[in-house]
Amino acid sequence: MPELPEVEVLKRSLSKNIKSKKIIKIKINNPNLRYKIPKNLSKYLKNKVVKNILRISKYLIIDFGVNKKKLLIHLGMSGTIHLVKKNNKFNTNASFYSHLDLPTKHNHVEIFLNNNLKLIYNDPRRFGFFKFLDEYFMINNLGPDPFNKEFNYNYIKNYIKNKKKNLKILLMDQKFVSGIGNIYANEIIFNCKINPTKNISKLTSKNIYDIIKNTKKVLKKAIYLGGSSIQNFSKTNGELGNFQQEFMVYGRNNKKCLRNNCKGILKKVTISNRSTFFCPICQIN
DNA sequence: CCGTTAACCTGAGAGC
DNA sequence: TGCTCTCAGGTTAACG
Repeated sequence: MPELPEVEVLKRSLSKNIKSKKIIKIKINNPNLRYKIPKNLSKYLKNKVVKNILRISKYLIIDFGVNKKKLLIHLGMSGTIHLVKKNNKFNTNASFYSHLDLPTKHNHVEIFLNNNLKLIYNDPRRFGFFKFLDEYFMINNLGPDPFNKEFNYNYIKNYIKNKKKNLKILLMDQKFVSGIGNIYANEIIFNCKINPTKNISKLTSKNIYDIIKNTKKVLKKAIYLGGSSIQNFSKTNGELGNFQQEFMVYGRNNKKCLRNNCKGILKKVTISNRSTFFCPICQIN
């Protein structure tokens, strides 16, 4: 579900609302997420003060200060975090994830804070997880953040050397660049006017510069618009993300290409089991 | 090392 | 109404 922009929006909301707050109680309703929630988590979190919220790739990191283990949260495909006022159920602007009508059935973790706020982790598919950062070594296998200056021409040129895969797979490869998922890969590639099936061994210098430029552009805009909310709840509140209204290709197969003066009809193909949308007319670079 | 596939889960929507 | 089928914002172990 959440890709870099959604996690970033969430990070900013949490920073605003729970930084410097103390955790007073933890309720784990179902520990069976992708990995079992550590047994000592509740005990560990109790009375800890949230010092900082960080994002690495699609992961949220809760920092409790010097020499304290950090908590790592991944939202998988369907994880959401929302904040509610404990008593009157008033929605805070935690992010577009906040929603009063979300079924409570999948509220797997509830964290009570001393400012009368409750943080709820809801995840129907349970692909998300909670772990201590120092016990999750896969975090070390991630490529640079797309906004990091390390993500540059020479890095890409070198990374794709002797590799044979297509551009869509490359952009979603978290070892190459971390944080891009299926929606934003599709949108970025459309912006580059490159066919998603293009083999990376054939990328031109211009292609590479376009990839860098459009990756930042698309992700920045998505963050600015509060991420993408592709799930339609029965009632919406003002806190949904808005980038889904800006989709140029994602979910738009058989529809008209939105690029100026392009008469193409968007196509959908499957790449590595993920839906891939593109315009066969204008994505030809 | 590389690239591909299956598996982990629940729910929504389509088609019958 | 209900059944079956497919698909969904992700990751990773296992395989050839």
